[in-house]
Amino acid sequence: MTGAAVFEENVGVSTPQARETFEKYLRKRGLRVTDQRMAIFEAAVSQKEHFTAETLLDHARAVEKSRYVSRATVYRTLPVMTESALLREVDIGTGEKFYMPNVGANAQVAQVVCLDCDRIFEISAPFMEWYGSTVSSKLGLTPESQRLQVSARCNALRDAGSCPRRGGNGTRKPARAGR
Amino acid sequence: MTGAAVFEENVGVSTPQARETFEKYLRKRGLRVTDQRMAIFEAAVSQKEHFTAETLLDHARAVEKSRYVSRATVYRTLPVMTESALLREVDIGTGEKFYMPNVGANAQVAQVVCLDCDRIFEISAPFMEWYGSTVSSKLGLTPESQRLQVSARCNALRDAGSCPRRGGNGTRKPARAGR
DNA sequence: CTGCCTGCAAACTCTTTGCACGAAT
DNA sequence: ATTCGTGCAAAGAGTTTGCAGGCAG
Repeated sequence: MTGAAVFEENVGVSTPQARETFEKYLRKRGLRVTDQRMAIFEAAVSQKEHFTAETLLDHARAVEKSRYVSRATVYRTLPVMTESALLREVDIGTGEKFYMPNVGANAQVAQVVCLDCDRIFEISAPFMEWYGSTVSSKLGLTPESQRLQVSARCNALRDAGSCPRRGGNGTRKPARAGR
Repeated sequence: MTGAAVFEENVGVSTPQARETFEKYLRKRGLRVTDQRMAIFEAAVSQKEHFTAETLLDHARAVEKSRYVSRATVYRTLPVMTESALLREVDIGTGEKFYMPNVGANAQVAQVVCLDCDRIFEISAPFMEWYGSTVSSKLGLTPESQRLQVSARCNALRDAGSCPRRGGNGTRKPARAGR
């Protein structure tokens, strides 16, 4: 049931004409096109894996020719990008929220979180939508969204003592940069 | 597929012989049987709906003939009760964790969260376990747990302007009691 | 020129923790 | 008598927000 295809490498969309799309969206919503917002946008859509607000801040500050970006602005811009469906919010219950560029139609995805390497894998799970409507209607509710997450342990780590996925992402950042 | 039975009223186990069970568990783990732990235990298992640490604190303090219970002790006792499988932790991504007495074999449950009345409904979802193992094995992982949550809106509120479920639980508490 | 945006820092929420006293075994 | 548990208060972590000045339109 339900082809569970694993998206190992989720290629982040670069910034050829994507920039224009975001500019257009901002204007349509009556929001101003600022240097900071564009830098945060560029940093966000170029991510290949899940990222946090803190990581995004670092990358936004690394965007060339951009003005200084503050943490507050990142936090204020993230909702704009998720509302525009550019990003997807992924809450794995660790205190900090993760985000992921929304590539195409992978809206219905489940996450498999490796508790050993902190990695987040995404799996298409189209049946989630069906399930959501089914159970919601029984309660007189209209589904808005659904999330399915599996927490798991690494077999290789248990057997061989080391995790094959070299600390790609997920490796928790040590501290906070600018306070 | 998968009998999706809704547990409308989850009757909280009272405290006839349940107390002894917890006392026994504490001793087995080399933990001391204190007045506070027992009060928190009683407060927890008598809950009929999902509750937070803060709510539990209030109820524990209301337990007759018990010594004063501090917030810290509640936070220190919650893990003990979840490890003993007396409680189940439910994270709906709102910042605060919810807990639920574990009644019988309802380990594999999904949650439907009403975004209007903040209520949490539980639905049995046995297929979750199967799903977890299936996708985990494809990644070389061993599943530990899985969560499935549906966020939804109240039809009655949309149509009639009011939610039929009178603010049972979920109605967010105004402030914090003891500081 | 007007008002939205930004940066700064403080505030906030939930949870965890160090320490000294007090109680269970 | 030990040692673990408790209460207090402070510390944390992540995120939000009030305010004054700055930039987009």
